[in-house]
Amino acid sequence: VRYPAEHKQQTRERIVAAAARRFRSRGRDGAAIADLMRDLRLTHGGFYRHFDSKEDLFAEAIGRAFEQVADRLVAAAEKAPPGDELKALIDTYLSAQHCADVANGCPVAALVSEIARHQDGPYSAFQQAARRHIEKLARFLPGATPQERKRKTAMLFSGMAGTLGMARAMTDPRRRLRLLEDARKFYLNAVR
Amino acid sequence: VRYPAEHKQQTRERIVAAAARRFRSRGRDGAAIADLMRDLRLTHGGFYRHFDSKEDLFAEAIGRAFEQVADRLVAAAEKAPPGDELKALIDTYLSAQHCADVANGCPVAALVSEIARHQDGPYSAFQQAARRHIEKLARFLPGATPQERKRKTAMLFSGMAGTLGMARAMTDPRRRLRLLEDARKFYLNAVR
DNA sequence: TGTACATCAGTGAACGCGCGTTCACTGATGTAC
DNA sequence: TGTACATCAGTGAACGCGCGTTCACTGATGTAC
Repeated sequence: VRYPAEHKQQTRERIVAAAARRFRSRGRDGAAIADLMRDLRLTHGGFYRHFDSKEDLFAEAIGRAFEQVADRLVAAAEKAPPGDELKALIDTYLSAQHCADVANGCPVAALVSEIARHQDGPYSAFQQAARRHIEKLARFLPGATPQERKRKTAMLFSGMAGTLGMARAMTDPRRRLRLLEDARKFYLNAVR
Repeated sequence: VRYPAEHKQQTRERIVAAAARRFRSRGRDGAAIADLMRDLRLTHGGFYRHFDSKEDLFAEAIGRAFEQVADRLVAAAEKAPPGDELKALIDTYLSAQHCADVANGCPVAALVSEIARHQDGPYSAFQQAARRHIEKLARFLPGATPQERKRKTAMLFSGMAGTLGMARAMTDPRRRLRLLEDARKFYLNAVR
């Protein structure tokens, strides 16, 4: 079968997008290549026409996840009334929706422990993606210099990721929601 | 072979202690029962005389990990000069040593994502362990009521766990140390 | 006191399954001539 | 213009490995008589 010119690129995109979701919801080990490909109506054998290994896909999928989340956060901040951008950022990140939707949520909250563990690989990919992510969001934070804003952003988002992860681990929904609510106040207060 | 009366209990303890370390450093899936038992000079078959499943051991190991960490943190706070307990708590948690020693460190930082994922199991175990953990540490936090102190403790420790996890995912050691340093200031400031 | 038997922590082979990766193959289209 | 051939995304069987779990067995000690 011969496919149209742009076809391969499109398939690759679809794989990355599906992987970005699947890895977040099931974890690096929990997400199987064959299942992923089946979702896209493809077979697992073809996977290796696009990626050298699962490892490579994982790295790329994390990058994609960061971008998606950053876009959503920036959009939320930009449509907030002037002066409330930071609050919008925090409220969106720590919303019940974000907490419930792991598959489309922050890759840090969903995958940090696994990334930290395999860090001795080609994982400066993660560090770079995280850095770009922070650069996109830093403009909504207070601070005299860009440097200061970025460092504050790193504090805010790594902290919120921890609390979000913790909320997700709670069995009791009320505990979960209270944790999120407390966190929205705590971080807004702490950061400005 | 017939073993002395307390023998079984002791073996069980050894398994839990080893598992608590192994799960934290390699993750739930990365830690194999056979390897764990081999470390204790035992064979994998005997494991099931002590636990019904890997799942059960995982739950118990997390509890153990929480206890160890809480003990260490409480000890650090108690030997601090009066008035500096909270600072000691934060500095210990966000120390370079804690960051480097995943195997003996905070189970939240090491395992949250995996726990959140398997939460639909017997995992109120995690919630309970986390709660006890917070109760042990709450007395070092400011706040008018125990309730308020506990909620603040949950904010502090879930946030710090996120930042610690993030630091561990950094490839560049300087970035890692700066993140920890920033965090020590940030949380001390935010929480008192 | 001596003997037969029960107990049960630990052994190690075996089972079964999931999964990453490989590989020979397919077949529609583009290209060379 | 027509024909032979190359290309290469995708197919699906197969390989190899790791690992959780099971199971028949061991053998020193405690217990029943």
